[in-house]
Parts: sequence; C-alpha cells; structure tokens
Amino acid sequence: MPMEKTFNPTEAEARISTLWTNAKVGAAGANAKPGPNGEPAQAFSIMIPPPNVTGSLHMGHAFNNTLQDILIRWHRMRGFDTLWQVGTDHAGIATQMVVERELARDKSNATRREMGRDAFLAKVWEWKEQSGGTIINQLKRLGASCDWDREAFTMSGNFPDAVTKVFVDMYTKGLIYRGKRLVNWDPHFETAISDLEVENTEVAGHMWHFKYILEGGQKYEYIEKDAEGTVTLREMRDYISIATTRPETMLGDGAVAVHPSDTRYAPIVGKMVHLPLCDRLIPIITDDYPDPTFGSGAVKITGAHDFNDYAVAKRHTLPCYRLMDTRAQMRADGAPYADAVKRARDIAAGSPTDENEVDTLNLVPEKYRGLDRIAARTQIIADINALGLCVSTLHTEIDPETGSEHLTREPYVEAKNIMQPFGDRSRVVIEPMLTDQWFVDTQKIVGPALDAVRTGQTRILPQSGERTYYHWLENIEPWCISRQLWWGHQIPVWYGLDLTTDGFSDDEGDNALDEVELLTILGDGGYIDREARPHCAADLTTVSEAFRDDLAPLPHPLNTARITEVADRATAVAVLAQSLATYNLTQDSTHLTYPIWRDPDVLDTWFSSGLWPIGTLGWPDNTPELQRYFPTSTLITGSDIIFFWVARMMMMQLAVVGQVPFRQVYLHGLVRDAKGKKMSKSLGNVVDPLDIIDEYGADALRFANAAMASLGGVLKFDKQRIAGYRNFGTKLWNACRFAEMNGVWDGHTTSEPPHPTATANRWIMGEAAKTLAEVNQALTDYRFDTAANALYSFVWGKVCDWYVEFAKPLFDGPHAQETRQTMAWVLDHCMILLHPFTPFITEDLWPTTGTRAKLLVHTDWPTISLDLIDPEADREMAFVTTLIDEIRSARAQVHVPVGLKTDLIATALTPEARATYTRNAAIIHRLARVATFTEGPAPKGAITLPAPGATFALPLQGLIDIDEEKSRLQKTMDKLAKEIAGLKGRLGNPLFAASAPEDVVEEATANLTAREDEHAKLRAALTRLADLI
RNA sequence: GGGCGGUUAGCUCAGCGGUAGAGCACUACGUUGACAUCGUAGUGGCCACUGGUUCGAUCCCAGUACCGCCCACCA
Repeated sequence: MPMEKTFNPTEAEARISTLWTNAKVGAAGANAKPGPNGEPAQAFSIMIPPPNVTGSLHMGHAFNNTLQDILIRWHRMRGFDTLWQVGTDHAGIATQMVVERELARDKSNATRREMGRDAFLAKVWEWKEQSGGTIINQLKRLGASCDWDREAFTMSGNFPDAVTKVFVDMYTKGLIYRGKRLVNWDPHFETAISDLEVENTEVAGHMWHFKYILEGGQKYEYIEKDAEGTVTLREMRDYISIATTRPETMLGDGAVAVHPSDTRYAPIVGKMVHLPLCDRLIPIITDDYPDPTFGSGAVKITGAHDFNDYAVAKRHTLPCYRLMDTRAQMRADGAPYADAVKRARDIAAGSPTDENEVDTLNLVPEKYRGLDRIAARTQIIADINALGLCVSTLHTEIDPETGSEHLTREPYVEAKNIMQPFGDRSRVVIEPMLTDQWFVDTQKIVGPALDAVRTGQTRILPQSGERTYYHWLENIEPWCISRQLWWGHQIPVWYGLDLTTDGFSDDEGDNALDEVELLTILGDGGYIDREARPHCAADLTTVSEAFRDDLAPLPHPLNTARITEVADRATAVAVLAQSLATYNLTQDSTHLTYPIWRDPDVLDTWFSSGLWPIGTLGWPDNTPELQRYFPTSTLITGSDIIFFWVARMMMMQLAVVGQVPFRQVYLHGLVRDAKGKKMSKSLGNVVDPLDIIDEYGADALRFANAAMASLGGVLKFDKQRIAGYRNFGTKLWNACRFAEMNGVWDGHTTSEPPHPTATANRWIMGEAAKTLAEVNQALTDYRFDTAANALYSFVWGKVCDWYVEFAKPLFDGPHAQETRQTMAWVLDHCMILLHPFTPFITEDLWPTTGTRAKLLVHTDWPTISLDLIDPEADREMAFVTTLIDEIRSARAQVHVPVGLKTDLIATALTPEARATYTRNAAIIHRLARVATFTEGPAPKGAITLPAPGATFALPLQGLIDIDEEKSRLQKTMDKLAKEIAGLKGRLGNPLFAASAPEDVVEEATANLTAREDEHAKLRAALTRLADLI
C-alpha cells in the first residue's frame, strides 16, 4: 500500500501510543545492553518532577517532559539501563481545596469540618481514584516513555513510611524541632505556610500616623535638624508620633522603638507612653531596626503580627500578644478585656509569665472582638481620631447657606504602595501569626547541600542557577514544615499529659480535676501538669513503649497504666480525669488509662516531595532499583522551584542517605505566550498543549520545545513555530515517500553502511556522520536547541534540498543501486536520530520503510564513525552546489524563465575541475537547467560565473538585460572589494602578522587570493559586457 | 535595597575575539519525476549607547540607558 501524502498524527499517535504501552517500551532497563565483557549497562535515571495529582498538563509540563523524554529515549537507544520514574504528588493544599470545592457544589453535602477528618480523607481518596490520574494519561499523549508500571504517589505504597522514617530520624538527630514562632498564616485554609508559598505583591495601601501620649503629662522638646545640623523645627510635645499601615495591630503593641542615634527622642527613651484605646502603658525603647530617616523614626512594636517587630520583641523580651484567630478575625476568646489587660499590666510590671500564658491573653477590647481585621481597622482609626490622637489635617468648610466657616479634623492618610503578602494558592492576604509549629533546622543540614554543588558532585545548568542556589542556601531560614491540614502525612509525634509535676491543668489554665482528689489517688509526689515530653516514632507501639518508660518511675499504679491513643488533647484530659476518678472509686488498677494523642498537623507537601528520589525507589528498603538508579542522573525542572524542591531534595537526600539525589540539574524558564506574557486564566492567553497536539501533532510540539530550549532564555510560545515543525515532519515523511516510489525500500532491512562510489552518496553519508556527532555533542551539553537545529538543517537542508534532488538523475544511471542503498541508509538515520525528538512519526515510518527487527524506540543509536566524512566528496559537492546556486541566482536575476533550459560554457577549466564537472554533469544539468555543456570562449552577451579552478559562462544573448547584468556584477564586485580591502588592511598591518596565530594569517591570505581571483574574473566579464554596447 | 540575566534582521532567537546566522514574516517567480504543510531567487543588521584592553571587539573589561526575573523590604 503506497504511503499517504502526509502523516496523520491523530490516527498514528493513538495507535503507536498503545503499541508502546503494550510493549512496555519504557520499562526500567528496557533495551539495556551489557558491556563487551558482560558488565551491566550503565544506568541513566530521571525522576519526573511529580505533577500535582490535581493537575492537568500545561505548556510547562509539555516542555519539561519533552526534554526528559529526549534524554531518556536517547540513552535507551544507546543501550543505557534507563529509568524514567513517573508519579504524582499529593499536593496537600491544592487537593484539599479541590475536594472541598467539589463537596460544596452540592449544598446537601457536609462540609469538611462537619464530616470530620477520617470521613473527609475517605472523600479525598475517592476523588483521587476517580480523577487523580488525568495528567498521567496526558503525558502519554505527549509521547513520554516513562516506566508506567512504576507510577508512584506520595501518599501510597512505601512513600508514607519513608516520609515518617525521615521525620523520626531527623527528629531524633535534633534536626526537627517544635516551637512557638511567628509564621505565615493563611486565613483561608487556616494553616501555616512556608516563606516560599507567600507571594509579595505591591498594592495600594495607606499609612496612618498616631500620637502616643507620654505618661503623666510629661513634655519634652522635640528638635528636628536638617543635614547641615540647622534646626528646622523646635516644639514642646507630650507625645511620640508613630506611623503604621496596620492600625488594628496597635492593640498588641509591646513598645515603641526608636533608633539609638536618634537625638529627637533621646529625652524620652525609657519613658512610658499610653497606648490609645488600651488602658496600657508601653515603653519607648531603642533598637537598630527603626530607620530614623523614615516616617517619624518611631516604630510601634507588635511582636505577634509583624516579622520585624517579632525580632525586636525577642531582643527586648517584650510580650507578643496575639490579636487574631485562625481566620484572621479579631480574637473573641478568653477572659474579658478588663481581666486580660490587668494581667498584661502585671506582666509589664515584672510578674513572671511564659509564652503560653501570653498567648491565652486576649488584649482585644470587647468592642472589636470578632470583627474582621479590616473592619476593626476602620473602627480603631475612627476611635483614635475621636480621641484626637490621629495626626490629622484640618479642613476649612464653608457652609453654603450661612457662609460661616468651620474646621473639620480628618485623619491624615498617606497613600502608599505597600508590599502585601498573598497565599500562592488561596490568594488571600497572609497574616504573620504566632503559633506552635514544626521546623526543620535547615542551618544544620544546609552545609552538605552547598558543598555538593561547590565541589561539582551536582552541577546546575545554566550556571547562573548555581549562584542563585548558593545565595538562598547561604541565607536559609528555618523551614516551617507543619500544616494545619488533613490531607498529607500526619506528623508522627504523640503527646501525653505530665503526671510528674505540680498541678493538673490543660494549657488553657483550666483545672480539669480537683487537685485534692488527685493527691488522694496518687499519693505524695504524683501530680499532673500540662503536656509531658512528646514522643516521636514511626508507629504507635514504639510510641507507647516510650511513654511506658516515662511512666515507669511513677508510683504504682500509674506506672502500669494502660496506654491508649485518643483523638486529641481535650479527649485526653477527659479520659485521664475519668480514668483517675474511676480508679479512685473502684481501686482497680487495671482500669487506669493513660491517654496519648497524635499531633493533628500534616507535613508540608515539599517535605515529602523532597524525598521523591529515594522514596520512589523503595527506600528505606535497599531495593535493587535504589542500588541501580540512585543517585539519579539528571533532574529537569523549572527554575521557579529551585528553592521549593531542588534545594530541599539536595538537603534532604544528603541528610538522610548521605548522597546527592542527582548529578545534573537542568533548569528552564517558564513557558510564556508569544508576547512573553505569563500564561494565565485571567489574561485568557493560556494555550492547552492538548489542543496543540490535536492541531499539529505531538511531534511538532515536541520538536518546537526542543528547539526553544536554549539555556537561560525566556520561552515564548509561538504557534507559527509549531506549524513550521509540523511541516518539517511532513518533509521527512515525503522524502520517505519519494524513496518508496523509487524502490529504495524494496527488501530493505536495517543494514550495514553501504560503500557507494558516487560522490553525492559518499558526501551525504559524511553529512550524516557529522550530524550524528553534532547531535551527540549537543545532547551531552544539554543543548536541545542545537541538536534540534542540527537535525532540521540536515534533514531539510541537506537530505531533502540536495540529496533527494541528486538522487533523481542517479536513479537513471549506473549508480542506481548504490544510491537506493545509500538513500535507505540515510533516511534510516534520519528516523533514528529524530526519534527522541519526534517519536511518533519516526516510529510510524520505521516498519513502513523496511523489515525491522525491533521497534524504533529500541533500535540502537548509531555509532557511525567520522571516517565516513570524505573531504574529497565534500569539496566536490561544494563545487557542484555552489555552481548550481550561482547559475540559478544569475538566471533569476536576469529573469530567465524558469522553464527555459540554457547552455553552459566553460571558458576556463583546470583538468581537476573538468573531472569534477564531468562526474557530476547529470546533477548539474538537471538542477541548474543546463541544456548543453561545451568548452570554449564566451560569446558576447554572456553571464560570467567564477568557480574554483574554472570560469563558466551562460550565453544569454538576447535574453539578458545588459544593464541589469552589469549592476549584478558590480554589486558582487563591490562586496568582494570590501572584503578584499578588509583582508588587505589586516595582512598589511605588520602587527597582525606578528601577533595573530598562524592559521588565522594563512586563512586570511588564502581568502584574499580567492577573492582577488574572483574579482578579476568578474572585472573581465564586466569589460566584455562593455564591449557589447 | 540586594542578587541574576537580557538588549543581534520586521518578529522569535542562535553565535561570543578574526568584521554576522537560522526559523518565521515579507517580495518576485513557479504544478520541474516526494512534499504548495512545497520549490527557486531575493529584500532586510553602524550586533543598545559611551569609553577601555587588543594587531583586530557583536564577542573581553568599565560605565550609561532601557527591559526582564528572583529575593528582601520602610513601620
């Protein structure tokens, strides 16, 4: 059956995809070739950056996975033992969001909180089973040759165990700790998030100025000076002026800070000021943080709601009063304001406290409790203004009726752009929030990750990525890894209640059990107080043993209490109380229960994806895959996640198994639209790769991706370019079709290289060898663009433009058979070399064009030698193609009709040139449309064409326009003259000869001779032309 | 504010010490034994600017301008 005119991607891609899947072509180790002495094949492995399980394929994925597939296919064909590990990430926040949204579509559904943790998680799993695998199938449409049977998921298989083990190990080594810290809090998801999940965006904001009045009506002289020290303002003040963009946080202020060098406030440092609306006094302190040149130079310090303030508060041991709840509304919990503020005053006066107690104090006055922070802000500004404590402006208003003037006072509001933090998923404003969280002590594990790149154990491309990597790691902050979510790896830490110290109370300070009762039960020395030492272990049994050890020193019967896991702290308190009470009554020691509960938080998704390289290979078991494929070879990923993922994988793998996770990192930019804009739904410029595949085929998209992949560039997506590469596929297809029509494939099997004698055949084989070497080198250097361009110019520019044309006359001559063999060999190589880039069309052509032993995907990558390059053939073909080009060009410029064949006369010819011409006469005549060839003098009115060792003439008397030909000659001569002048100038400079390398001088000399020769020939032609008139 | 990059043909980008390349677009011609998703020929660039190093600079160095990206941030 003859080939169709074009490749049909839609039909072929589905068919071939199935073929590959069924044949498991991407299975780990498929097509691996042992070495000559039976040693195992070298391993080459890539971990796919796991897409979110909620995700669907976008342009970035398409780009990223194309590059991975090219490397994998290339290595697999070369006989490496390859693994491309595929899988998805559970994506804590994103997935929880998707499932919650799904649930909310039907109002009759229970919400997440209503249904509770277990039921909700069941829903998530249900969703995952139904809709979670979309992107995996989309990857298949792209032609990705992953090992599909090894598909991993961060919440399945051994992965959760691996995550737990790492947590436990790191906890045991002191690399993970828990603490009350200021963290980024997402009020929508009601969870902490890491610094990296916060996007700072500039928004229009406002700044207000408040006056905090000095205690006891004190006054001081406020003096402002300019840069020369001249006094510009001098007045008596009873206040200090502070500026803020967050007025509502003033309720929690712990101090006002000024710079120690700021002479304006020197008189009042250490004095107390009244905090408006709050019935509290706070001190004026000095710290390096305030910038004396900004605002008033005085900063209110709200430790619980600002990162800078928090640092100041820590330095000065100021209490950090939390003002908001998990939804970022003003707190409505705890004791009445009067009680709370009384206690706060005591603390300020020196009463001992701790951060847990401070956290219980709600310093939000009743009036603002429960308000959203923005509503509270408006109210607070109004209230402070009413007290006359806003720096304000006075407006003169004229009553239109009476004409009388009166003054109004309005708070002075400075319009100001401020950077506001937004959650990268929730898009709501992030609040700094003081909460208990888990942290990785990154300082302790960052060293090996830095060293590994510094010493080149892991290399990063482009190299600028290394500097970015160093910069971040050298300034790394603790990593907050706990999330107040449900979907994820729950932290393997359990808590119990402390029975060994004074008082039995929960951390709210409520006594849950009468102490007298307790003493009666437990006897002297047995007490219950707050939380006991938590225990971290992979499983409940181990944890129970740890608690049992803790209980052991306690008096009977507590030391034998039955350890039971309960849901949460509140339950534990109730259960323990109940248990003790029951024991008291029955005196039955076997019924004493010691309840423990698990930390409800889950781990940051990046904590688990940070373990992707070892986790997917079966760690902590020392599996054969782990031994073979780890450390992995190359990581290809977007430069946007260098911190999120790359740096963390480096730190984690080095901390856990002491090895780098990968040898090479290739970072690429974001795929943008044709104008360079970020693709986004709101802009409506999102291009769906599946639409592109439908329209142009996966191969076109892939080839375009490869061709765009220059190091460090911005990736602008252009549909026209895709169309161009679709055309490229058609070109290859039709070259094969041409071959088919000429019997090239008859009886063809993948063969040994032929040994042709015709120059064109020898030449094209050399070109193939050059291309192979270029592609190999380019892929070794991760220059996908160079490789793609080399293939494009070989297949289109050499094979199709020239070789196929050369073959046409050769098929009619004595070299017909060897030309068929050569063409088959050349086109085979086109298919093979293109296969990693355009796998579908080449796999489809492969069996059509010969009897093949294997699928193309498993066909050996050629190892042809550069010896195939035949310099003599190269020189000869250069002569031929240049001559053809010149004849065509000359004809076109003097408007010789395309259909008209013309005669060609050689006016001068060296024996060598004559031989060359004769050998290729058929080709030249056909492609340059030559009717007859003779040697002899040029007739009048001919066009002169110089060539190495020859001068040709096209007798076109009557056909050519003399003036046009003269201007053509003149133009070429001008160009030559310019070059000659340049070369002469250089060669004439004695310093050039002295300093330039020999080969450069030689080349320049040779060039000069050739140009001068050409110029002379053209001058002669011009003279002859002049004779004509 | 700190860091990293970019500025080359109308557009998108390669090149990076020996005086400039590709694809697309554009113009003219064209059913020549595969391909109009094509062919042939052509137009188009003081390689951002200013200095320096060099026999020689688009390429190296310094500065300037503009454009990106990342990080931090003035209450």
